[in-house]
Amino acid sequence: MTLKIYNTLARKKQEFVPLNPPKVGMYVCGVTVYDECHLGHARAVFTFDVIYRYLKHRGYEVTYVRNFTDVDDKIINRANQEGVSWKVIAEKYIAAFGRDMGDLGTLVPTHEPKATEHIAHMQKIIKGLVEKQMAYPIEGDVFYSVRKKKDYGKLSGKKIDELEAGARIEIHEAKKEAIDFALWKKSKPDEPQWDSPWGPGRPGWHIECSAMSMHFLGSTFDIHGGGRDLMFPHHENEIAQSEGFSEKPFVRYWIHNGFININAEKMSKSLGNFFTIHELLKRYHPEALRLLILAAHYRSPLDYTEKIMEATQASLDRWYATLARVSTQCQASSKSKDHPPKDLVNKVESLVSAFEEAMDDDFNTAKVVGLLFDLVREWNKYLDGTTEISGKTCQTFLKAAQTIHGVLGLFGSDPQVYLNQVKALKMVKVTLSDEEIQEKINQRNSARQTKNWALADAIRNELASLGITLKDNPDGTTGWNI
RNA sequence: GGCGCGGUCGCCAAGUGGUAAGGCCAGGGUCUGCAAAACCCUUAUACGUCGGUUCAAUUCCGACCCGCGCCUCCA
Repeated sequence: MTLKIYNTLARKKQEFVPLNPPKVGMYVCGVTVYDECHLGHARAVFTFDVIYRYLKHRGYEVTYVRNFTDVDDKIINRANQEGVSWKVIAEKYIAAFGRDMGDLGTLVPTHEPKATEHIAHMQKIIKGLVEKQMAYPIEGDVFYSVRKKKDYGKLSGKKIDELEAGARIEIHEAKKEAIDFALWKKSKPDEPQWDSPWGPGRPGWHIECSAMSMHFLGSTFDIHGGGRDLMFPHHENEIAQSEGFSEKPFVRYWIHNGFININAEKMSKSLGNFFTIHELLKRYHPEALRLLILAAHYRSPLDYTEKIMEATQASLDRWYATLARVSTQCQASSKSKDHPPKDLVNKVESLVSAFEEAMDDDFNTAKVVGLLFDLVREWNKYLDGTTEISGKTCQTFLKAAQTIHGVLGLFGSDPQVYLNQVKALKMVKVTLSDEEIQEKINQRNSARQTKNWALADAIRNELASLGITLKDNPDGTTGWNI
């Protein structure tokens, strides 16, 4: 069994062969910390979180680096708007990012460097490029000379001449060529700045990732990831800088995740059509958000609508309802002689290998989701006809769910905890307290005992209008949910 | 204009050269005082259009239509 990864550089799936197995180096472009993170960021984060976990599951020793861009025009603009230092903005949103990641339950990368911690290294690379005449300083700025990199465009499939022909690139009077990009930018007096051989300034956008990735992972490393939109110019320029400097291949496998669309339009900060992670988590369970993203292939575009999100939440609720059933009945019956259907046993026993097979095919998490829900139906059918189940089969199943949970971060939470958390999220909208609801239920049950159905139904309707649904249990008790 | 991606049941979404996973919704049923919830079953012509290759195409090739992305900050 071999892991295949779609490599943007090759435009096809390729067998994954790390440079120095079992070690794997992976760098993922993080966020620019000038605002709250939105669902689009969550997709990237979840995608690479799962890739990281799966590589570890496969036995690789992964060094995972995800940076913070903490010096940038947008941060400076935001700081000016709010009348505070750029550092305040950066720190504020680094904290917000950490909070969101904690809520989302993603693993913490091996390293989370900040761009501003690597200025010296960036300068070293720029200096090297200038010495090789692959870059040139002009009036305090330093530009990369794109034409000096013979294979420029190999990642995005762009050709230099066509780029020049495109009228959308703003001509900077100091640049020799329109396509050249800034490695170092002269700073205005009130902007963040560091001393440099070219005068006080700050780094260009792309150089930081070259510096940080090579610092932690070496001149050549295995995986570099990010959103599709970063492919050009960001990643293309990273390649140019890094390879121009080191004269070695920069990255072996490039992985790019697809976008989240809102009404078939890209979700982005510039369009203003975004949902922040923080807001979304007030309404949906973090695991439902994760399922939304992992139920589609990471390279496909993914449409977000309220309807789809509700459907996702509903399906996850169903999974946990079944998982609760299985684990409860499993504990009650380890001595059971009852035999589950062969079909179910086979599917349970081959679950982990089916999971690995799907994941080996370019991290096909969507297929895994299908696998699991297929099992939900099988289990329920079986459980409907028996109270005592085979301890062996359910234990194998529960164990497999844990294994999968370890990689996807899905399907292996404590069902009761999950169900309670979802209930708590919905409770926010309910105005009655638990005690008040219970009092209503007691009143209704009194009415039911005297077969006063009209009154009983009236109370039930009253609660229903508040979003509370009742469930009369066979043993005479009444439960409620929202 | 250049480069690239995609069009699969009402909605979402895998997948394959030989008659298409899964989820949501809907309909039917079990249960119930009636419900709700839960569960089960079902959707025997869902694979953009038109050609081509093939014994066989949704799956390969070509053209076309439609949608989207990148080419400028962006996950």
